Amino acid sequence: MILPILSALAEPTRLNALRILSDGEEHCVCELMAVIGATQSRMSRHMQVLKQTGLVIDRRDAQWVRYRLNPELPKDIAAVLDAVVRAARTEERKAA
Amino acid sequence: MILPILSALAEPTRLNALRILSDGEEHCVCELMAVIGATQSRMSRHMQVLKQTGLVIDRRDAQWVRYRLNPELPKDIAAVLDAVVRAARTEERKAA
DNA sequence: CTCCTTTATGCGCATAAGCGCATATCCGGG
DNA sequence: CCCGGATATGCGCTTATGCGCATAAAGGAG
Repeated sequence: MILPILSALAEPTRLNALRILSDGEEHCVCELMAVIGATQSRMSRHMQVLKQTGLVIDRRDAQWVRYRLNPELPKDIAAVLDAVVRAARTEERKAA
Repeated sequence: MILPILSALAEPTRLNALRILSDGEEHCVCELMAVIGATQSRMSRHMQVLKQTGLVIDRRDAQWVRYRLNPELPKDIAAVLDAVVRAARTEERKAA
């Protein structure tokens, strides 16, 4: 199932979200959309995609939904995610 | 430029081609299309995409065009490619 | 029960992506 | 010069993808 995961990664909003989530903490949709600068429906839908691929998991907390990286990712997939996030960060540094 | 690379990887024919090319050897289009089971135009176009992202380079050799992995990939990108190919291989083993 | 905040989703639209078919191009051989 | 194998590309079609807008659903506060 590597292909759906690559598709999930190959979209700027989603990659951005994963970059943020890769701090290991939980983040609600409202925070992600604020930081990324996305509309609400757009952010929500992208998080659904990430959830369906198994890359992230969510948790209801009052009126918020907290997302975080799936801690039980298969090793191969985790390695891909890690390499991708690293590359995204490197790229960001060069831009700055 | 990680996003175009992820897009390039997120397509079965291209991922398959990269899996084959990851042996480090040169492979012509005719070989790739035969092994993968793709039509000629399809294979050719996908190789163009891979070439344009910089993942592979090509070389004219008589009437053939030999493709191989770009040996000068940035480290971050090479790490991503490596992780992805590994994951693809692992998946293939499970299927068998 | 009502209101407000947060999140999800139905809908229609615009664009991108992949495909096959036919054709052009490149190259070596005769 | 002509032919045949290998590769690239123009074209039109079909489907997938991302978006905004409006609305629904969920949950706390008063």
